[in-house]
Amino acid sequence: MKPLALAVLAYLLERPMHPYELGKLLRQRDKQQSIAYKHASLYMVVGQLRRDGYITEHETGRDGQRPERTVYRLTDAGRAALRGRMRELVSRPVKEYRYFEAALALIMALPPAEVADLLAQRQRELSEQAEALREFVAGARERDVDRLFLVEHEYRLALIEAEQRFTERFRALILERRPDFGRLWYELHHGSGP
Amino acid sequence: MKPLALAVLAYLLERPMHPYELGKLLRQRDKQQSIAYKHASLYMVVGQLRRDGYITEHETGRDGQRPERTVYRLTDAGRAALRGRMRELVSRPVKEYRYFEAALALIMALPPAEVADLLAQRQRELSEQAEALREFVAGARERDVDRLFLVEHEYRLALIEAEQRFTERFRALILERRPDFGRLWYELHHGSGP
DNA sequence: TCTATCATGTAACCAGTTACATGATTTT
DNA sequence: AAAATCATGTAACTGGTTACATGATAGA
Repeated sequence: MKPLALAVLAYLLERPMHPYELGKLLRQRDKQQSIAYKHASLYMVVGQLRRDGYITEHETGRDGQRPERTVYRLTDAGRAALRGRMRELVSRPVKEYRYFEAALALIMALPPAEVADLLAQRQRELSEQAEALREFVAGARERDVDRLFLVEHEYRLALIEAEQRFTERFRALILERRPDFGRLWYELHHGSGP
Repeated sequence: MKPLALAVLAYLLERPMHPYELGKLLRQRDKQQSIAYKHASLYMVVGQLRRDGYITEHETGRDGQRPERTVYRLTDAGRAALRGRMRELVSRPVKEYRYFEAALALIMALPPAEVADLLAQRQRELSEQAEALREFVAGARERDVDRLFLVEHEYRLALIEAEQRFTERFRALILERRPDFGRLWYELHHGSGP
C-alpha cells in the first residue's frame, strides 16, 4: 500500500469523509510535503480501497448545487490493514532508490573538475533547503504546534544534513586528487575532457 | 529521465551494446543496488530512447542459434541529454518521498508505546544494514576496488547512519513523555488502547 | 537425457498522471 | 458582469510491472 492510500485510511479514522475533503485536510495539515499526490489520484485510490473492502460507502448526498458527493468510512478490514501497514513501515526500513544515488553510480560520465563544481552548487541548494525547513519548524513551534506534528519535517532535515556532510566530503575527496581515488576517472577526462 | 534510462546512455558511452548486455553489466557492477529495474523495463526504456532519438540501431545480427539481437549506440543528442541530465542530478537535490516519512506524518494512527517498540525494531534492522554495507565496502577495498566505484554505497551508508540517529532520538523523545510533546497522542491512546 | 538456469524477448495488465469538463463562489 | 478560482469529478494516455514464451547451455 502506497502512502496516499495509507493517508486516506488514517484520516478516515477520524471520521467519514468524501474524497475532496480528504485532499483538503492533507493540504491544510501540510502533508503534501511528505505524501505526494495529484488530485485525480485521490479518486483512484479511493476506488481501489473500496474495491479491496477497506472502505465503504457511508452516505451520498448533495450540498446545494454542488455535484453529488460520496462519503466513505473505514471498514474493520481497513482499520486492520492500516495498522498492519503502519507497523511495517515504522519497524522495517525499505530500500528506496534516490536519483542522486543513481547519479553517483554513473558519475564517471562527467569529468571530475565539473563534478566538483556541480557539488558546490548542490551544497548551496541543500543549505537553502535546510534553512527553509528550520524556519518552517521554528515558525510552527512559535505558534505552539506540538512537536509531534513536525516530526516528519525533522526527519527530512536530518537527512538533508547528512547529505550536506556527504556532499562536502565527496567534493573534498575529488579536489584532493589522492592517488588511490579515481585514477581511471582523471585519466579518462584528461586535461579538459573529450 | 529516470535512472535506468540514464544508465543505458551512460553505459553506451563505453561502446555499443544490446539490451541484454546492458543488463548484465549493470548486474556485474552491482548497480542494481542503486538503480532499480526489472528486466522487461530495459526493453521499454531502450525503445523510448530510440523513439526520442537518443540512441540508434548500430547493427543487428544473430549469434549462433540465439534470438536475433539489436545492438544500439548513442547519438549526439543522446550524449548531450546524458550530460545535461547528469549535471542536473548532481547539482540540484530533488525532493523525494520516502515511506518512512509518510508513516511519520501519520504516526498518530498507532499508539505511542507501540511506536517506541517498533522503532527499536527499526534500529536493529538499520544496524544490520549499516553493518552489511560496511562489510561490502571493506571487502571491495581489500580487492583493490577504487573508492570511486563505491561512492554510491558510501552515500547510502551516510543516509542510513543519519536515520539511525534520528530513530534513536525520536524513540527517546517518546519515552521521555515530556509535557510539550504529543499530549493529544498520549491521551488519544489512553492507557492501553482505543 | 532430464532438469535447471541462462539468454532473450513480447504481450497483457494496472496504476498513476495529464488533460478535459462544468457548475459555484469569490474577487475585481 | 467578467474573470478568476474553488469544488468536484471523469476519461484518455502512458509507463512500468507481471506474466508468458522459447531455444540454448550446463549440471546431475
